[in-house]
Amino acid sequence: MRKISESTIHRLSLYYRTLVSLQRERYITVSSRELAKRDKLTPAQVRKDLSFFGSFGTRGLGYPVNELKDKIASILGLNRTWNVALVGVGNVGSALVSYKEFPRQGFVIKKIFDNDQRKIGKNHKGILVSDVRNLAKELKEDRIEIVVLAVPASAAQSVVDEVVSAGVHTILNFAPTNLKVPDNVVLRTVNMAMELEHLSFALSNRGKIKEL
Amino acid sequence: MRKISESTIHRLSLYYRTLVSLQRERYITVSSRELAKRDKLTPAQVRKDLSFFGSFGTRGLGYPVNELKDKIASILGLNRTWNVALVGVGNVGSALVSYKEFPRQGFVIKKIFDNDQRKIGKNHKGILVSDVRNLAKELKEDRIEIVVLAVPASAAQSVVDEVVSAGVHTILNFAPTNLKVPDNVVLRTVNMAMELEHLSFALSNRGKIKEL
DNA sequence: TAAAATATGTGAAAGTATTCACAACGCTAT
DNA sequence: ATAGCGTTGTGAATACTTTCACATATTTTA
Ligand SMILES: NC(=O)c1ccc[n+]([C@@H]2O[C@H](COP(=O)([O-])OP(=O)(O)OC[C@H]3O[C@@H](n4cnc5c(N)ncnc54)[C@H](O)[C@@H]3O)[C@@H](O)[C@H]2O)c1
Ligand SMILES: NC(=O)c1ccc[n+]([C@@H]2O[C@H](COP(=O)([O-])OP(=O)(O)OC[C@H]3O[C@@H](n4cnc5c(N)ncnc54)[C@H](O)[C@@H]3O)[C@@H](O)[C@H]2O)c1
Repeated sequence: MRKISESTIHRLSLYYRTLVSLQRERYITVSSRELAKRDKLTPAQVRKDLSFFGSFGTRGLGYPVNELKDKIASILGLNRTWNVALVGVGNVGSALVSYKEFPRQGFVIKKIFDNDQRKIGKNHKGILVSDVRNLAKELKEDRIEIVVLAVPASAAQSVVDEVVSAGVHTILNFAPTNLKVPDNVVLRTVNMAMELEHLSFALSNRGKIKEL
Repeated sequence: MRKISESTIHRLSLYYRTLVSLQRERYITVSSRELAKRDKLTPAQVRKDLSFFGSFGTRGLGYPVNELKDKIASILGLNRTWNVALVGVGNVGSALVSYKEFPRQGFVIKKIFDNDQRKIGKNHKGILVSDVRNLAKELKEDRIEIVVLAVPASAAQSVVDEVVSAGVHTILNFAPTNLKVPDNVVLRTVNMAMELEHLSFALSNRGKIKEL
């Protein structure tokens, strides 16, 4: 397979959601034109993205909604479940644990960890909070594949090191800090302050720039 | 000013954070080489990004840390405060309201709204929860500039319409849904499921692709 | 004061991503 | 059957982004 760009992966996620909607609306087939319209893209972009993975459409007709949805699910790895662990059961962590869409998409939170004695051992939305000191051991035992990090920035690097040493190399991080990981580890950081900064940039530069 | 790309804005946010660290570490000046190293970029990229906004460095020496930080703050609109309102005080909304980094960066949550009678009128982390039926009126009264949306996907479009009609055209959305807004509205959507999908794509395609 | 070292700022080159444009194909109607 | 329409799949063209490479400026060393 040739290299797929970040943007293409991002758009596949968009297509996936749109196809779920189309399915609910009882569409049987959909054209690149309609897909593009719903996701504010161009039809050529949609076709090009899909063409990287094969040819799923029928000329004159479009793409079969169910099939294409399944195909994209399989490309994105959504045709199975993933064992997820969460570290840090604070404001963000609690929200994530109770979010029902994740398991529905195949991301099942199997274990949650904290270092606060008051939280450890307590039930949190049906999951027992484990002591973070047992992190590496339990990540291995439960065959965890993805770790979500919702600890304070100051604790993030040491937790990441532990996670990596336990052999988990796929991490979603909510702490607003630059983490060092080996090359074979896939780390994504969600930084909400940076999202707001995009907005304040846009507000500050209204009119000064051509377009955002 | 010429058009600035999304990626450049994103990197300015990175530089800003790195400069804050450098300031704490008592750096007086910093080279594009050091900035690049800390943010995993190339020195040329750093210099090019900054060059869009002026020339802030000294040849042979580098960039003055304090000055460059202030300059980037001003470019990103972080040299002032912004009036923010939050709609939807559930799991995500509560986390955001209690997050102390936002006000520290100038994003001050002035009003919070919900449609749940049990929440309206109650104090939530020092802010009274308003009835969403008064949304437009109160957004105007409080000169709200940015709205953060943390309502269920099903309610998001109608809230957005109301927000836009109240004249607020800068929105950060956490609902996983495609929202329609007029061209002059800047809308960013944070979709955590899509972040996880990037990870599952990476996991599913290990070895098949050259690089992620 | 001059030479050496360092590091910026920026056109030009290289590399990516997006859009164009059209041949190829399959459906529909007659 | 066949004409006509609609839509894909894809090379080629265009647009955008990143990296290169070097002239230029400043500091440091001697
Ligand atoms: N609250 C928000 O809205 C928000 C927004 C953006 C980013 N963030 C970031 O997300 C992260 C979590 O934020 P939060 O508001 O949930 O913080 P929080 O303080 O509510 O929760 C952090 C949790 O991590 C636990 N913890 C601390 N050190 C730990 C360790 N070494 N191992 C395991 N657990 C540990 C704490 O006991 C606590 O339960 C932070 O990095 C924060 O900067 C939060
Ligand atoms: N919880 C998570 O971890 C998580 C993760 C990703 C995305 N999201 C998304 O973020 C959004 C909020 O999630 P949540 O978990 O906080 O949900 P939630 O149900 O806990 O909170 C939603 C809040 O919005 C209020 N609300 C509903 N309709 C409203 C309306 N018309 N006007 C004003 N308020 C209204 C509800 O009363 C409730 O307080 C959802 O769209 C969800 O899909 C949540």
